[in-house]
Amino acid sequence: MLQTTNFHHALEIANAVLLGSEQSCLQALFNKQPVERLAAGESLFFEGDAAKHLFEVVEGNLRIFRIISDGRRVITGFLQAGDIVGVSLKNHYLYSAEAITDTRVRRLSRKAFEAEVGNSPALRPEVFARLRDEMAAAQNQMVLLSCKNAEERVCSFLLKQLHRDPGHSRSNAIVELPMTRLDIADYLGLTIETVSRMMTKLANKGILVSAGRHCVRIVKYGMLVQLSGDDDEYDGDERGLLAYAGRQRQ
Amino acid sequence: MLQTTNFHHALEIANAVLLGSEQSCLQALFNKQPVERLAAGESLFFEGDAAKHLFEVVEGNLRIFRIISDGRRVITGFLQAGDIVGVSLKNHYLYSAEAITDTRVRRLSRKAFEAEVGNSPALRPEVFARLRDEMAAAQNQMVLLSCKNAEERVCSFLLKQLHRDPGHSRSNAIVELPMTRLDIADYLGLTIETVSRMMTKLANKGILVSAGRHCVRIVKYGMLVQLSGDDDEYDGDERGLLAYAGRQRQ
DNA sequence: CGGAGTTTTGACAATATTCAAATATAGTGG
DNA sequence: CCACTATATTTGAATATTGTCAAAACTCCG
Repeated sequence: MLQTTNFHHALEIANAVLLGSEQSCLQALFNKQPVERLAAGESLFFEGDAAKHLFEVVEGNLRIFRIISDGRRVITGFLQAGDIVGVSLKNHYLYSAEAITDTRVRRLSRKAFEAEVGNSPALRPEVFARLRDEMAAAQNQMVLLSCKNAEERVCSFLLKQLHRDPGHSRSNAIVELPMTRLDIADYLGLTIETVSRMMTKLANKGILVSAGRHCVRIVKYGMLVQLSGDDDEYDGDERGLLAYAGRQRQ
Repeated sequence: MLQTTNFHHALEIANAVLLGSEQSCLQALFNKQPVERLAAGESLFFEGDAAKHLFEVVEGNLRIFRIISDGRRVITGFLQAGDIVGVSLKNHYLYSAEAITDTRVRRLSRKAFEAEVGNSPALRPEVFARLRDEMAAAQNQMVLLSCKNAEERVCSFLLKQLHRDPGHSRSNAIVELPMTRLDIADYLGLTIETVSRMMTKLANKGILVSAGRHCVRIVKYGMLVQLSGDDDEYDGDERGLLAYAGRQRQ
């Protein structure tokens, strides 16, 4: 049996984003805020705008990205329900956020947020923990971009997406991919053609079965883990010497 | 004319590290701590160790890195005098730190640090600001690793090193490189051969003059900026709405 | 001066990109 | 419901960039 619980913890952390599947204190701050809607393709905010608000994603998916001088786009993360975005920002947003699917969010002013955190010391550890998780996620992405080849990147991505789904299990390994191949490519530092070829390759190896553009079924989970190059990845806190013991390869 | 001042600010922020050239409140916490010495090559702490301390670098240089499953090393940042490391960490260090040159550091227990920050609200904004800067630096590194080619990476690196030197100026553009070519390669996601070739190429173009293994003189600063691909980079706070009008990627 | 370790250079191979075309999918209006 | 269009994805062939392996040149220290 795989130590999926710990492994999972490391992977599920969204990049440049604060996650929380279970209702957290932080999320409670958003509860009374009205829900706003964004149609697919609409922007929540732009890189460089004054960062006046934080947002909680209630439903839907967003991409977080930067555009560099020559027009290339770098996606630094994806958001989904439960994620909070904006805690780590400077006075201006470091990136743009755009809805991938129809999305609902709640908005909290930065000022209100900072006041609440200032008042309630209980909130502070949570804020710090989320910042730390964000930082850990950024480090993982740097490792991916520094050393992994195309196949490893795509496998890592699929695992990350799988583990983000709270209802996932090894037997029911359906991965939803609301984003386009171009989004995936821009996230992994590859071209869409390379992403597509790797998906085909994984399908040919019998590791996954495609179920339409935005859905994939993982058939050989263990193989996927092996190919991701994160074999002996650990979660950064829970690990003692555990974790290696139970890890099997297929 | 390029907006080098702002550009500078974005670049000088060390990755995964807290910087501060002028004496800060945070740094004051370390003032009464005794100085410890590390010889070149010695480790300050290891990835996975219980993160019991924060450190201020008094003098010298360190590399911050992770080793991944197949033995490859990823350097996520370099430290120099004035940097503080440990604020953003979880309970266990996310990476190892190793002295590049002979180094002196001051140590502060995590517990003491957290107590001080808890007591003194004035310290908190500084801690947050440093975390935000760290995050911004991580984002910049992701952009570099996602989209930049070998030449752009090396140029970006040289500029970053140049701007880290408090005494730098455009006319006196001497860049110290205390780290080895392998360190640079592992930081930029390249091989030492590629780094070396790019340095040679830049020297042939008359952009820089090599002055021994660990020192380079920048002759054509503007060219270097152009080649870095960070042309219209901005500092993350000062910029207005420039740049995005016609951006749309297909 | 010698020698270990580092860096540079060269030749070749591997991997991912580019460009082009074919195919699949989703959305729209009849 | 179907055909049609626009868009997204896949596939193929050629190219480019970077990596690998091997050897030469250079530096730094003792």
